[in-house]
Amino acid sequence: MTKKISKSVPQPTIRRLPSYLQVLNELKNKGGSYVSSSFIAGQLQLEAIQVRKDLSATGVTGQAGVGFDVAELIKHIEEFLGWDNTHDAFLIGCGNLGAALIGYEGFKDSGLNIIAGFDVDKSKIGKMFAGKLVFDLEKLGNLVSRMHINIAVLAVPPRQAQDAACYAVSCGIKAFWNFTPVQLEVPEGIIVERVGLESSLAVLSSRLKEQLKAEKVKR
Amino acid sequence: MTKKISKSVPQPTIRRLPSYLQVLNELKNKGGSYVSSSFIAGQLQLEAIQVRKDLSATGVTGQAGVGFDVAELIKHIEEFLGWDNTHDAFLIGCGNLGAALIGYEGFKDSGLNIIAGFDVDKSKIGKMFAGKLVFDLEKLGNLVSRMHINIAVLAVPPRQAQDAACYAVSCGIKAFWNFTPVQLEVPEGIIVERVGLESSLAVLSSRLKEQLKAEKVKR
DNA sequence: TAGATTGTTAATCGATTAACAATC
DNA sequence: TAGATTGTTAATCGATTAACAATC
Repeated sequence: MTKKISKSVPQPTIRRLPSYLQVLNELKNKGGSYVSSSFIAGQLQLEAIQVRKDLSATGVTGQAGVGFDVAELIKHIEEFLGWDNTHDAFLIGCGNLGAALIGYEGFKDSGLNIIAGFDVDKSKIGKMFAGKLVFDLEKLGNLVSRMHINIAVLAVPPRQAQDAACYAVSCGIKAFWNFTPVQLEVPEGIIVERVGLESSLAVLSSRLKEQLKAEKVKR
Repeated sequence: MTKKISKSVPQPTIRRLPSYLQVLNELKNKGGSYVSSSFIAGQLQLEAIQVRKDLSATGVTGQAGVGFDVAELIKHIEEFLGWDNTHDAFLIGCGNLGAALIGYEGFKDSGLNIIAGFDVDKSKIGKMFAGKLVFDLEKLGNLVSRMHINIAVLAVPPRQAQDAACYAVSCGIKAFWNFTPVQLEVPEGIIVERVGLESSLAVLSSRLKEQLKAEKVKR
């Protein structure tokens, strides 16, 4: 019988962890050494109890009456997320969005390091984007196995997304960070995390619509 | 006594609506005229009952035994989200990410049209990005009032995010689509929707970590 | 009519919030 | 000790899922 080590941590909790890290790092830079859950909560407009629940879900403990050790907490959360050791990744698709992603330094803090780009467009192959070389997509398999890369950042045009994903899987890619709007179909065991820009935009739009309606009523 | 017109639609529902639109549009292009909730669900790996609940939350009704009229459903959802009439927006910050956003055609389907960029970098001002002109940030107030723009897409470096937001509010901006990692502080009534790339990456990381651990155990 | 599918009402599940004893 | 803060257990809230009558 396998012991289930822990009820898996709720996704909402996982999604909040990076924002905690952000607050903690800022605090650390300012020289703070202890934080309370209520401080973190205040910074992020959350409730202290939620912060405590989230933190405890990852398995850290604080000190009653004192709070959490900032440095230790950062280390713990990063470990929990797997952000403590950097994952190298390949970028597939070096168009507008791809260029932005490959040049974005911020991912380093999240343990993601895009080390090269791939494209089918001959005019891009061999060029450098933000100091990173663009290879012919045909070389993907070769480089995946040689460099032991698991993660692909997918930023191709929607039409090509599914084909590119299939091909990448055949090359040995294990996880996709999918920036296309396409729902990828992948074999069991392959991880896909889609960045839903439209979801976010939908929330914005509907809130704005409500707001504008409310203002109209007032007048 | 004010009649509360409707319990506000749950955010998870709003976030799923764009994916329904995607399926519907694809279907429409193929000439389909009716869909069932179970078809949509199948395409997106959801449950039919959830699709029905979501749709009914927006106020559409289908036909028992038949399904939903595709064209009508598209129109309805777009209306619900406010995607039926395009919102013009300004981009603030024309770096890597900004350049990608200003050039991304896909937002048009979501009712967002970025019509110009703004930056403080003199070397960018006056240049065109994807056919759109970059203005000096100082001109923002002038152009916001002249063109009646409500929305700013914020893609400046983190350090400058809060200042830029304050300035934009003073210029008349009502809603921010915030691509920076910063928690913006804004006056009451100003809308901020943050795109949490790190949240998404956190989910990917933790899933990958689990997966790799599971594989290790098996071997 | 028979089969398919909606939409409502109720049941379940999971996440958030509250209360409070334990502890530094 | 007094004040602050954690972490657990229980209560509440909201979203998802199930069941099924209504209807095309």
